[in-house]
Amino acid sequence: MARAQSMVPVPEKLTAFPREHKMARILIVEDEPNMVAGLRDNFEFEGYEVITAPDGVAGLDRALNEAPDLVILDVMMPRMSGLDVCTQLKSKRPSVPIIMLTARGQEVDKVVGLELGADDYVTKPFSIRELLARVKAVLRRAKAVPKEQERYAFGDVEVNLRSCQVSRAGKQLEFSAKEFELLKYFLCHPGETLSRDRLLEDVWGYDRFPTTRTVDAHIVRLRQKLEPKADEPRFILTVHGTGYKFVG
Amino acid sequence: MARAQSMVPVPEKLTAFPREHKMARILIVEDEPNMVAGLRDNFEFEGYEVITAPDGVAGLDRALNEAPDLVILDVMMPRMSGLDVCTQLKSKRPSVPIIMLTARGQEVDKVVGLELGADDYVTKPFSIRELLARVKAVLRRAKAVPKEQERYAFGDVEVNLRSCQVSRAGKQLEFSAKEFELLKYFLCHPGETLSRDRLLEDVWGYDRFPTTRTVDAHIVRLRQKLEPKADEPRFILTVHGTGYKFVG
DNA sequence: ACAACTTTTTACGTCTTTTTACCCGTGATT
DNA sequence: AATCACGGGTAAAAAGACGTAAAAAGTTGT
Repeated sequence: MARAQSMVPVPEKLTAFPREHKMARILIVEDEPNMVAGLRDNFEFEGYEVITAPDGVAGLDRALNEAPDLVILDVMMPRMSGLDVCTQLKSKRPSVPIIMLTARGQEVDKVVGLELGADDYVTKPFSIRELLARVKAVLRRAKAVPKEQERYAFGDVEVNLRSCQVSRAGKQLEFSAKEFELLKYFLCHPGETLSRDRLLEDVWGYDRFPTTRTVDAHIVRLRQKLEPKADEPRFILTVHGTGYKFVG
Repeated sequence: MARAQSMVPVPEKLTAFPREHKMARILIVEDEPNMVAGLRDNFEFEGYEVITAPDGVAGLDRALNEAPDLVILDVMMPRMSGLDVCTQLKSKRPSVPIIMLTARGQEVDKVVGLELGADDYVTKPFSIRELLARVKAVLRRAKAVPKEQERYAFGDVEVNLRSCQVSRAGKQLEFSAKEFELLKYFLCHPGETLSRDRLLEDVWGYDRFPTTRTVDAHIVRLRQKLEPKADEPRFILTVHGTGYKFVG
C-alpha cells in the first residue's frame, strides 16, 4: 500500500529537522512491505530512526529489546494481532507510546485498541502527514515533564521546565532554546560530572557533530546569566580535563 | 523574622506530596529573605507551589506572567509598594486573589488595601498557621466562583472571552474564528512559552494537520491587530527556536 | 456557481543563534 | 620553574529560524 506515501508528494521542504535532544527511534510493525517502505522513507526523512518488524511476534520482540521511543502497530498482522502485541507490550513496558493502524470499518478495534492502552490510532487509508503529526504529538506528550520534576531552584534562580521560564531574584531571564536545553540537562543530572562528549550526544543529539568547544561557548553564556560572579562559578563548575558539573 | 519558620518543623526533603488535582501556585512578594524562606518552607510543606519576588516591580511582573492562583503581598517593599502592585494587578487580573501583609500600626493600610481590591490582610507578626488558614479560605472562595476568567486586559486592549469581542482603545476589532481561538489560548497561558506544535495541537485541534508555519502567519495577524508596533511586539513575543509567549 | 472571506502554503529577505577559529591565561605535570 | 594541555573570551562565519506578503486552497453565504 504505497497509497499513504503518494498522498503527499514526498519531499516538501528541507526546512531543518526540529532540534530535539535526540531524534526518536520508531518501531514500525506492519506486514505490508510497500507500506513499510513508504513509512520508513517518510519518517527517516523527518529525521527519525526507524526499525521495523513484519509481524506481531517479531514486533513484540524488537519492542522489548531495542527500546523504541514509539511503536506504530498495525492491527491486522500474521502470527500475532496488533491488539495482542499492544496488550503484552503495555504490560511489560507501560510507558512506551503506541499508535495503532486500523483499517476503515474496524471501528470496534479502535475502541478496543485504546482500551488496551494504545495512545492513539489512525485509520487506513491515512495521509502520511496526519500520521507524522500524531507521532509528533504523542512523543511530545510522552516527553512532557512530569509535574514533580518541573521546577528547580538554586541560589536566587528559579527554573520552570514546563513553561521554559528562568528567573533570577524574581526577574525573568531570556534563554535561547539551546541554552535552556543545556540548563535542563544539568538540572536533571545534579552533581554528576558530565563530559563534553556526553553533553554533545545528549543535548545536541547523536546526528550532529559540532566541536566540543561549542559546549564551552554555551557554558559561558549560562554562567553569565546564572552565576553571581561569572568568573567564580558556584553552580556550573569546571572539572578540569573532564567536563562540567552542576551543583545546586 | 525567622519566627514563622520555627513554628512548623521544616521538612528535609519535599519529595512526595499528597497529590491533589492541582495544587495552587502561590506568589510571595516580600523583600525580607528570612521571611520568604520561612513562608516558602511552610507553603511547600503544605503542598503548594511557591514562586517569589523580592520587590514590587518583580512581583507584578511574575504575577502577570506566571499565573499564580494567589498572591501574598507585603505592603512595605522597595521599588513599588504593595498597594500599588495591588491596584495594578487587580486592574489586569481582576480574579487573582490577593492577601496583604501589613505591619502592626499600619491600620490605615489595611483599609486602603481592602479598598484597592485585596481579598484579605494579615498583620505582622502573625502565626504561620493563621496565614495558612486564610490562604486556604481565600482559595476556597475563589474556587467556589466557577473559574475561567472571562475578561482580560493588556495595554489598551480588552478581550471578552464569553462574547468573543476584542476592543482596542475602546474600538471594536474584527477577529476571525482561528485568530480568536489563538488569542484565547495565549490569554489562558500567560508567560508560558508555547511551541508551534503545542499550539497546533491545542488550538487547531486533533484532526487537522497544517504546517507549523501556519502558526506564524496567524501570529502576524494577531500582532497587526493588537500590538502598538507590529514589528516590535510587546505582548506576543517570539521565543527564538521554541515558539511564542504572551505577556500581559 | 459565484463572490467574499478565511485559512494555509509558499517564497524570500532579515535577523538571531550557534558554531568555529584564534589567542590568551591558568592549572596540571615533570 | 618550565612546559603543555585545557578552558575562557571574543569576534566573525555559518546555520537556522522568523516575519511578511502574496498566492493558493478551502469555506460560507447568496
